[in-house]
Amino acid sequence: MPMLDTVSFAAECGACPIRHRAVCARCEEDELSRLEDMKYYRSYQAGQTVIWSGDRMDFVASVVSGVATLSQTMEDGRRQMVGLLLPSDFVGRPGRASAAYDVTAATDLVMCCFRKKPFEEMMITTPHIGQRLLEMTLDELDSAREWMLLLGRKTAREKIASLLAIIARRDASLGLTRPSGRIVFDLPLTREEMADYLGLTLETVSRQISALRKDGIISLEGKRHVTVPDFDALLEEAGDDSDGGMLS
Amino acid sequence: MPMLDTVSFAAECGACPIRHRAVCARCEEDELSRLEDMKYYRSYQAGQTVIWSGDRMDFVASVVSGVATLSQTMEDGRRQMVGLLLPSDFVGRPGRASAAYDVTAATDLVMCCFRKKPFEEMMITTPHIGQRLLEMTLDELDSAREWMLLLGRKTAREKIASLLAIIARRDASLGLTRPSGRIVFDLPLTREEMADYLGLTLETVSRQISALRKDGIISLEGKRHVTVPDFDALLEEAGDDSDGGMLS
DNA sequence: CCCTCCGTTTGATCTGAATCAATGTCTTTC
DNA sequence: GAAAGACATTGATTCAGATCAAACGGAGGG
Repeated sequence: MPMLDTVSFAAECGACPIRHRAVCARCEEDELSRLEDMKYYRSYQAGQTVIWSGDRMDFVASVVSGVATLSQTMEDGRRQMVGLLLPSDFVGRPGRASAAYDVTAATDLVMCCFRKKPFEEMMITTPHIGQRLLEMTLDELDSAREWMLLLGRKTAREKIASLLAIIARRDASLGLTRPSGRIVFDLPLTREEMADYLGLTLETVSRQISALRKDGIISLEGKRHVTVPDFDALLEEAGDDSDGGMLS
Repeated sequence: MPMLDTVSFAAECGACPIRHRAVCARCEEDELSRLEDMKYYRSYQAGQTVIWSGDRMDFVASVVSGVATLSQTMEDGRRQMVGLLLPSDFVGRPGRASAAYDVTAATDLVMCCFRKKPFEEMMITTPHIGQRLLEMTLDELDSAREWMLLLGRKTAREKIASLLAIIARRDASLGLTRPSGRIVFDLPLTREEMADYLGLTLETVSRQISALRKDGIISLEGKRHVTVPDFDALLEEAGDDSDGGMLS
């Protein structure tokens, strides 16, 4: 399979902002315009639920702007986030009728949606859509596995540092440039959401953030605005042995 | 995308045993025989390393028999398994030059391999291979996310019960029949490997297995042979709210 | 048969994060 | 600009699982 680095899945979604501008040289024009006809947008406010696990889901979608979360909940209320969806990320599984996870807007959110049935038909006639989707799914699987290491083996402090590093990297839209030095960004998650992502309690999240602040690894302005004076020092705290998934 | 339920990926691998016997009605004969020419087998003994993370990996493969594990290790030695590969599971990522994880044979293992280059070329000319691979990858992503819930939020006892349930289901080759009542199987993992999978220490694994035995949820013959008198009772201990991924 | 090795079990103690409980600080609303 | 409510911090205490330590049991070898 060829690398399609310059063609984001969202390329199919011609008019969307952000990463949706790339043009796929390979796809036939009429297919592209069919996709263009199929798409529609939905907006959600911060905190709103996009879909509940188990609900019928007759669309697939791509995040245009904002941050959404995927989470699972046990009967007794214990919750675990299993995905953080940032612009250009894909939601929904072709071939599945109902949602497997709760999808929630962490910030104000815009998604570009496609009805599932015609999208699935199009996947058959236009193979490179499926190829791109496979690549994105493999990337997500790698992220999930990196997250398994975090959940199973990292300390609370390492977990927080790792999450900050991930958000910093993606929020800053740094692309393939390896970040270093001073980085500034906003947290799109509350302490509780961070806790649900990291397998911690919100109190522990708060304490560890305070500890990182006290140690000069980060500084905070308000609750959400974070400055990292030395990104490599943060990575050190995260216990990552590699660059954390910048390479493919 | 159509459901290809009856066509396992390994269908492309005509002569392999076990689940490799299914025939894909859709693929052109000549493509199938090209795949047949490409394939070769490799065997490993229990405990042998198939490939180290970072090593050059010029093949993709499918497990024919036995159990393999995928794991990640931090510099200080903390290890986390991120995948359990059972017969028909796929290893390797098209488009990636080096292995991202350590792959180890947990039991004696046979894999059916394809050189990556021709395999990737074939993926382009024979789209349904890619479609099948996408479906398998999405299944793995779901398993990984279920595992994230386990690692982040379950207690040690629930973790053990969940792992036993997963092994029981797959080891017993129960297909889509929902198991219940008495189930007997062998553990393919040592206590330490179980610990690395569950984000626990081997001592905790041992203690919790003893506790489940004392409570009559399981009984053991030797260290490896497990009897579950009531599978539903085991699921109860696992804290699963659903059937744990039997549905698609 | 005894010895050694490796995986396992069990016991004693410690500790990192959870839990329980105030208190603090924004933001919104009237 | 006071009141309410949501979110966050900090402190005191508890507890599940880690760590440290010892003993057990079966398989293979001499």
